Amino acid sequence: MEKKDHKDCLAALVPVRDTLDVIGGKWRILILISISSGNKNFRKIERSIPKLSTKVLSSELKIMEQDHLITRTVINGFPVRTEYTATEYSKTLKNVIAELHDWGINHRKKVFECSE
Amino acid sequence: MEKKDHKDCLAALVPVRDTLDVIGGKWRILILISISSGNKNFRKIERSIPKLSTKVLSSELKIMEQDHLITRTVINGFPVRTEYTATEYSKTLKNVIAELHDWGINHRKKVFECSE
DNA sequence: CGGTATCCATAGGGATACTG
DNA sequence: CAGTATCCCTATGGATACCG
Repeated sequence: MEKKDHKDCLAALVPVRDTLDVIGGKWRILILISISSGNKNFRKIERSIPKLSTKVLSSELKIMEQDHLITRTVINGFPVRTEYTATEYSKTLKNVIAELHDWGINHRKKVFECSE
Repeated sequence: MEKKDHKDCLAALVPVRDTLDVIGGKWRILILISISSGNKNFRKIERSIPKLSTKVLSSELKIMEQDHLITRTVINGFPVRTEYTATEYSKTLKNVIAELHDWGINHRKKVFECSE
């Protein structure tokens, strides 16, 4: 947040935007938490998150797989099952999520305290 | 990222979503950085950020003011000037932005290295 | 179960023009 | 300069139905 010239600003911004592109969507963190909590299959994840439609879940899962946040495994059998798991890589988001979480807590306090 | 039951998950998620609602938009961090860098008036901010339209800037600035991230000051004179400044409060986002930034850097590396 | 396909409504964003 | 207002268009998301 120090003074910087414009080029530095843009340079500083790109990685932040990259991260937000990965986790900033409306559903991604919710889905990640759901999966990390043990919901491994499509319907369970869907049901665990209010207002989340199959279409959106489907597309978000694909993106998250591309981003190496989750793994999709098809298990042959009767019936065929599909399992989603959080990758080790997704755990590198721990600090990020912790900061987002803490700031959110404080912000909520702030908003309630001073409504000026 | 540990195992949690569903209620805990949702509870953990709310503050994260709160934070993302504040800074997760497409433009807000860009605008905040621009202002923090010394761009104080509307046109300067607008010009400093490629692809940002007046309409969007206008609405984002209002929201950011409500969220106490920036301050808007009208300075009477000829012509009337308006000054936007980053609040002290916005500086509490320092750690959040640092984490987002660092993760973004690493993620970009990861994406380049293993394109599997 | 694990999705895809389709239809449709709505919001958000670009371009432009205009006000004070 | 500092925005608002308008028009218009596209992308996103909900609802529903359907396939393997």
